[in-house]
Formats: sequence, structure tokens, C-alpha cells
Amino acid sequence: MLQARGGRPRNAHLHAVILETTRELLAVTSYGELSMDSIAAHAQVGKKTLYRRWPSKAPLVAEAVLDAYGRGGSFTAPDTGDIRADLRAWLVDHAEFIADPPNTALIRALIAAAAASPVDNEALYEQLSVPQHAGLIARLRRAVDDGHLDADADLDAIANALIGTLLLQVLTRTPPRSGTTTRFDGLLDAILDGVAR
Amino acid sequence: MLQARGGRPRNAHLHAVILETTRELLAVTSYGELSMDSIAAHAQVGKKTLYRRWPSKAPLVAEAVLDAYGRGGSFTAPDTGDIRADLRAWLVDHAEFIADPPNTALIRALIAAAAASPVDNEALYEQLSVPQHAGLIARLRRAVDDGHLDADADLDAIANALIGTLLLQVLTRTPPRSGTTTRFDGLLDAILDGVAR
Amino acid sequence: MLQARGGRPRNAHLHAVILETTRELLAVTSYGELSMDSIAAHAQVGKKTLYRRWPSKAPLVAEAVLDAYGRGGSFTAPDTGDIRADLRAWLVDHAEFIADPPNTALIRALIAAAAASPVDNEALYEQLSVPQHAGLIARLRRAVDDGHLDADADLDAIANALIGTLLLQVLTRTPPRSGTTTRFDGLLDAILDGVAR
Amino acid sequence: MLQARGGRPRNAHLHAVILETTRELLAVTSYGELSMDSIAAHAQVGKKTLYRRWPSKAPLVAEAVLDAYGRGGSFTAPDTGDIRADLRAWLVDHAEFIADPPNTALIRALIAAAAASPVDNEALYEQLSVPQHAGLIARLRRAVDDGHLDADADLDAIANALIGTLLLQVLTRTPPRSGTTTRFDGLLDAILDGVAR
DNA sequence: TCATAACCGAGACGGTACGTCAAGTCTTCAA
DNA sequence: TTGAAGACTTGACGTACCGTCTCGGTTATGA
Repeated sequence: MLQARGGRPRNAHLHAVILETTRELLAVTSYGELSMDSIAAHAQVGKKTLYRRWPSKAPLVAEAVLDAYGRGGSFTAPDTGDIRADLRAWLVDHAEFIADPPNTALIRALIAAAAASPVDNEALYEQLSVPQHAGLIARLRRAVDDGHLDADADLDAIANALIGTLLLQVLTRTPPRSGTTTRFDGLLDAILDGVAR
Repeated sequence: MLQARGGRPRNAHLHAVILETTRELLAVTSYGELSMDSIAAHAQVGKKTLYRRWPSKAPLVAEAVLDAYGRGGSFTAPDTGDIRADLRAWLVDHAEFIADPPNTALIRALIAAAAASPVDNEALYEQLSVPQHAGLIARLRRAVDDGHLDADADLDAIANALIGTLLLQVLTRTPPRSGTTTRFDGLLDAILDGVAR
Repeated sequence: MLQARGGRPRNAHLHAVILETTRELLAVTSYGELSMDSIAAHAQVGKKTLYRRWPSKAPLVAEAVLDAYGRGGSFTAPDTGDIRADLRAWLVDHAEFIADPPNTALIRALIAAAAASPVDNEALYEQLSVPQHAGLIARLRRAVDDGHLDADADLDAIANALIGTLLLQVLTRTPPRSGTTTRFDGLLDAILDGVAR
Repeated sequence: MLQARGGRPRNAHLHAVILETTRELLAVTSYGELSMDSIAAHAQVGKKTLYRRWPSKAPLVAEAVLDAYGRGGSFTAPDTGDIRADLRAWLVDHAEFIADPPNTALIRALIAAAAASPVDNEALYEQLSVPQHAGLIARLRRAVDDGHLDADADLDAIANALIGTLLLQVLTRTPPRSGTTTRFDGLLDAILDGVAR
């Protein structure tokens, strides 16, 4: 171990407490209004303890949000052989996560954290969006291999369109137009079957 | 009349000066580092003058950015009769605007401003995305009327996919994969022609 | 006349209104808390009207206070031939003026105005303290001439002791020890008869 | 113990640094022009540190001045057995302190601070004049006990006259009429021996 | 009579200080 | 060494006041 060598060991439980406190506060206030002082106070923790573990507010918030997202299963696209159904399942899973008000607040906070410091931006999106993108691409490529999709389809563009649609939804809080299950059929119909006559 | 009876009237010119100064500063610093103090100082204006016109930093920055965007023409989709070419033109226009470094900084600032307070968030994204959404829908509907698109196509989903793709691009700062002109062909091929075999 | 030559003449009535408003406000707030803005607002007067007549807050307050004092008669020492009775009358007159709470506030404001700007200080004390000093000296000199006081008495020192005693009283708001009439007997006994055995 | 259990204790040294800085600035600027901002900047101290220790400018300045006065010894009247000489010494000590230009500026500031808010006024003058008053009374009473003064002399009135004379001198900036040593002889002659013929 | 010029109330303006609050660092005591 | 508490510097926040200015409008003269 690198740690060890004398001194009191870090209380691992505190990590979880701080992340949870951060999430609770983000349910009430926006990222801009959230302060390290209040996190420390509500978590009954010294500010030094915060800065020992995270260099600043942005990465703390990022980890708090990603932690919650990760514990939700991260929603990888299933592979039942039916690409349309699988993509719809992926979209619906995320849409439901997004629609839950506390989660909406968390994701907005995440975007704010990324926008706040260009430095963290890269790392953050790599951590959040790259895995999703990769997961979608993988599923799409399998569909190509299975002969369900055109070989020369721009999988990258399709993945971006799906992620982008969800992203727009969080930010504009578009109210669900219809039932969650049938909600993405129009989008999938367009992408899979095309709308040109 | 709206104008108060007595008193010196507000100097309308200052409005433009302040917005321009804000944009210049955003080209150099991030939203978080931008301060009302420095805006006032650089614009040669008292802080009171700022707060007389905008309640806080977020709406000021929002107006400064939207003002620049609006003066750029807001890029409504053209109507040449060729829906594929028109959508590509719309996408390319926005992509180029987004890719221009000063504009990238402005949009970043806009996102940060939106995240600053949940109050501003709704209003802001509505102000920014609703007109674009409406413009796209109008162009798409004309294509339907012209018999170029299926009558039962989900125009809403298509518009969201296009806007969402651009949004994701701003946020992730994705570097253009290829030449700007051919860059959105994969996306449009999918949506218009479908990728299912 | 210097004035004349075109233009609307100043409204003399406003002068009195402003001074009176200033006095009313000083009865409620201290000099430091008093603002030109609030004087203008309460007097239903534009700020320009204030600055047209007084260069700053200090002289305005000074005039407001001296105006009230002057209209009270300014209390010159009487000359009945009995120097002890005359000095006591002078002391009692001032002590009663000083003891009136609104007047206490006014005098404290006057001292504050003087202390605020060293420039006004000179002019102010000349206006306020010199006449009193001169009046006392005149009365004392007459007493010397009448043979009631020693020819080599330091009249200046005596006048300062009397004025200083009153000044200390305003600032410390020493509560009257006994009836106003007999209150200064101890002081006058000391100065006139001496206390050394 | 008063000290809170946890937490970094206040740096007592800063207290002295701030007071000294305040005094240095008052030697250059008037009370009104003195700002908390500049005190903080010159003392290399955060504004929060100022406001943690003093609620506002007035009490800070008051303490800074009284601190300097107190460290000068506060000039208690000596007791050599010769009441006239002792009172003169007391007067001369104070007059010299007052006449020293930096001290003049400090006292001016003290008066301005007192005038800033009626709340501070009472406390301040009490803090400044009560100890002097008590010291003088004590010395005078001893003179009575020694049989040097009349038993029925109004010691209170005499003390007030002496303090008041000095007070008037500060406020009017009266230039010393003659040498400091002989300057108060006229006053003491009057009080001790009387001037009535 | 009618233009001129100063006046007036209202309030915007640049500047500056106010007193508060957040970020991130440092210092103490206790575990 | 960790941890809680909290003092510390820095610097932005949003408000208030100062003294100036600019508006629409008024009120006396003097041409």
C-alpha cells in the first residue's frame, strides 16, 4: 500500500457521507448556490477533510453525481437481438432516471460543474459520456454484424443523436409527451426506417 | 407612456456598451471568474448601473450571449426545396458558429449562467431552444406538405435529435471529425433514409 | 445685485423647509447616518437643490443647527451689575437649551460636522464659539471695569472654563445633579471666590 | 475557559497590528476618508478579520485611539502635596498630548467616531472622561483632606471645568497662547484663589 | 410676447465604501 | 496522520451614499 506509514487512517465512511450530503443539498439548491462551507457544515465535517479528498467543488460534485448514476446500474443497452427494442429500452431507462426531479437537479449540477472550469470539462465528459457512447456504439456495431443495420451507417452520428436528445430533455425539462414506453418510437422510427418518402 | 415622468432617462447606449464589454471579457475569462466588478470597471460604468438593468450576473451574461447570437441572424433553416440540403445547411451554420472559439466561450458561459440558478435555467433554455425548435419544425412540416417526408413522421423527435446533437457537441467540445460540409451527412442519411436493413 | 439677470429666482421658502427637515431627521438619526438622499426625499426636493445651496453635508447641518440656535436668541449674558448672577443666568440658559433632547442631538451633529472635515472646522467654530466667547469676555471685562473682578484675572481662561463645562455636559449627557438654578453655584463659587484655603 | 474547544485560536498579534495600522492611516487621512478596506489592505488582513473583532469602523477607531492614549500612561494627576502644581502638571501633560499633531488627528477621529452613532457616543465619552474625572476628584479630595482646599468646594464642578477646558481646546484647535508651562496659571489662579475682588 | 436663463423634482450616472459571504489554506486540540 | 472547528487572506457580492448630470417642466425677467 502507498498509504500506511504512521498516522491515523482515513475514515472511508466519511467519503460516502460527504457525497450523500452533497446530493441532498443539490436537491435543494443549484450548483452555483452550493457552497463548500455548507457541505462541510451539513456533513459535520471539517473543510480540510473536503479539500484533502477533492481539489475543488467541481470534482466533488462530479463524483457525487456519477456515484449516484453508477449505483443506478449505469444502464448499459441490453442485447436481446432486437435493436429497436434494445435502443428503446436504453432511452427509456435514461429518460426515467432523468425525469426523477432529484436526478434532474444532479445532472444539471454536473453540467454546471463542467462548464465552470474548462480544466475539469475534458476529464468529466470522458468519464460520463465516453462510456455511454462506447456502449451504444458497441450495441450498434453488433446490430451491423448481425445484418440488422446498414454496414455504412454512421454509428457515431446515431449515438450522438440519441445522447443529445436525452441531454436536451434534461436541460429544457421537456414534459413527457406521452407514455414513457412509446415515447421514443418516433425517434427510432426515423433513425431506423427513415422519414424521406 | 412607459417612461417615468420625471428624472433623467436611462442611457440606452450604455446597454450595448455593457453587453459588448461582457462579451469581450468572456473571451478572456470563464463565467465563474467573470465579475460584475470587472464588467463595471471595463465598461466605465458604476455597478449600480449594472444592477439597475439586470438583477444578477446570470441574466446579464445570458442577454450578452443571446444578443450576439441574435445579431448573427439566428440561423433559421433555409428553404430551397431540398430538405436534406436545407437541414445540412442549418446544422453547418450552427456548427460553424459553435466552433468559432469566441462563440464557444460565450456558449459555455451561457450554460454556466443557466446552471447558476434554477430560476434562470428554464427561461434561458426556452429562450434559446424554443425558437430553433419552432424554426426546424416549420421547415420539416413544409417538407411533409411538399410530399418529401412521411406524413406520420415524428417531426418533434427529429428536431430534438438535431438540436441535441449540436448541444452535445458544444458541451463535449468534440473536435470536428471531418470537413464541416460533409460532417452531418451520416446523421441526415440515418434520419432521412433510415439505417435498418 | 449679483443675482438678477434672467432666470427663475430661488425659492426662499425651500431654504427653511430643508433646514427644518434636516433638524427633524437629526432628531432621529445621528450625523453619520444622515444622508443627503434622505434629506432630499423627506423635503420633497431634488438633490441638485441641496447642492445648489450648500457644498456638502457638513455646512448644511451646521446651518441647520446654528439656525435653530440663533432663533433661540443665542443667549447673550445679561448685565444686571451682579456678575455672579449674570454668569449663572448665562450658564442656566445654555444648560436648558442643551438639556432639551432634540437640541442635544443637534449640537452633537454640529460637533460631528466639524470633526468630519477639518476645512469646515475653522469656519464653524468661529461662527459658533467665537461670538459666545466674545460675549462672555465683554461681560467679564465690564466686571473688571466695575471693580468686581481682579484686574489681572485671566478672562480668557474663565470664559473657556465656562464654555468647556457646558461642552462636556452635552457630550457626556451628564444628568443634572440638582435644580437648574443652583446647579452652577459650585463652579461660580470656585472661580469667583477660589477654593484654596 | 472562554476559548472555544476546537478551532484555530485568534491571532492576538493581529489585534495590535490592526490598531497600529489604523493609527498610521489616521495620521494621513480624516475619519471620514478612512476606510475599512484600506485598513485591511495596509494591515495585510482580510476584512472578515476586522469585522470579527469590531462591529464597525467607529469602535475600531475608538479602540485604536484609546489604546494609544492608554499606553501613554493616561496621565493621572501626580500627588506631590502641592495641589496647584499637580493640577498644572495634569493640564500640561494633556495639553502636550493634545498638541502633538498625530495625537490631534487621533482625537479628532475619536470625536468623529463618537458622532457616527448615538450608541457609541455614550460608551465612548464615558470610557474617556470618567476615569479622568475620577482621577481628578481623587486628587482634589486628598487636597481637601490635607486642608489645602475648602471642605465645601464643589470638586465635581472643578474637575468638569478642567476637563472641559481641555475638550474645548481640542475641538477649536486653539493654538497655545503662550509657553505650555505657564499657560494654565490663569485658570488655576481663578479656581484656587478666585477672581472676585 | 416671447425668448432667455435660472430654477425645480426626479432620478440616472461614475465612483467608492459598506458589511457579508464563499473559496481554499492554515492552525489548534483531540483521537 | 486524520479529523472537527474555525481563524485566516483574498476577492466578489449587492446596497447605499456622494456629488454630478440630464431630463421635462416652471417662473421670473428683459428684449
